[in-house]
Amino acid sequence: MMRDHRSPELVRLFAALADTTRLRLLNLIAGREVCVCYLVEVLRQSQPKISRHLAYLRKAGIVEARREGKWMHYRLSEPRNAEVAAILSSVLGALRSERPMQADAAKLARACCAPQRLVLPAGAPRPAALSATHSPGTQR
Amino acid sequence: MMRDHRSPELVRLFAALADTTRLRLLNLIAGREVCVCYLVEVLRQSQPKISRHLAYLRKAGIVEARREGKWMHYRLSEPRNAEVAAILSSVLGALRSERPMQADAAKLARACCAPQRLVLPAGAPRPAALSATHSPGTQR
DNA sequence: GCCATACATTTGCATAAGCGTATGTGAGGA
DNA sequence: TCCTCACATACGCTTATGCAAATGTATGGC
Repeated sequence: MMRDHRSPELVRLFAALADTTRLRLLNLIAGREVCVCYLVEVLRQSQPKISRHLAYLRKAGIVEARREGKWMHYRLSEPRNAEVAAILSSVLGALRSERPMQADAAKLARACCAPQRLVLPAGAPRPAALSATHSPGTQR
Repeated sequence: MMRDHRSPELVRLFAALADTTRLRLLNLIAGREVCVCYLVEVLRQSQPKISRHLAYLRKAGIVEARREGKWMHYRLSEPRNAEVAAILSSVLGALRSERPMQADAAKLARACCAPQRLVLPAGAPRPAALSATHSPGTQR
């Protein structure tokens, strides 16, 4: 993969999207800024696994991270051009239309309202809605 | 990849898109019905390589094939739902915006108008525009 | 029936991706 | 300064992917 020099950006993008864990992460991050500990808890996957997939998405330029003390917050990054923005918009729309993805989002919402019901670190910063960069409604 | 049971369709779709050769093939096939021999000649890749990538796209449900005598014609298949259609539409739009993809399309157009300038089998059926399923103009 | 043509598929190998486990790093508290 | 916490990365392994080369299959001409 990626031995050719044509379309390296799109190939990287689609390779980053070709994984269930990363799609679930994207669905959870879309429109919000989420702390890693929430992602680990909602997806019920090991922390290194989540961290590696987040690093993959970061290297593909799809998400960005921000450190705040001990916690790392992830959010969608600004697409480099209109074409990529259109693709990501339609992808996020497709994710939102899937039942399992809706279940993930609902679980994150519940964790947001009642964090004591999840196994989360004490004082973990809650996900916060983000200004409407990729918010729902752009596509579909 | 694809060990989980969530979003298997989208994961398959993006895996199929995460390859330069397949993106180039999609760009050439979009809106037309193209004979394999043209694809081999325009991309200047070995015939088995092209065939394998076409099979990959076919198994992912992105393209369909039709036999006509000795020749196989490939075209985009009807997307299974609106979400996938939106994704493919934005992807084809992104491909059209890339210089190398435009060069490929131009080469196919030239082959179409003057097939004798390419190394093509005698009597190879020319690419034919297709009814406007994925024709230009849906996205962008 | 026999051969040539146009594609498809199989085989063998090198490379890359994903996973769990273990370890490293940066920030805050005592 | 040392420890803990939240997260990142390195390591070893298994599996998947892409390639070239060889072989198989369906169609048409003679």
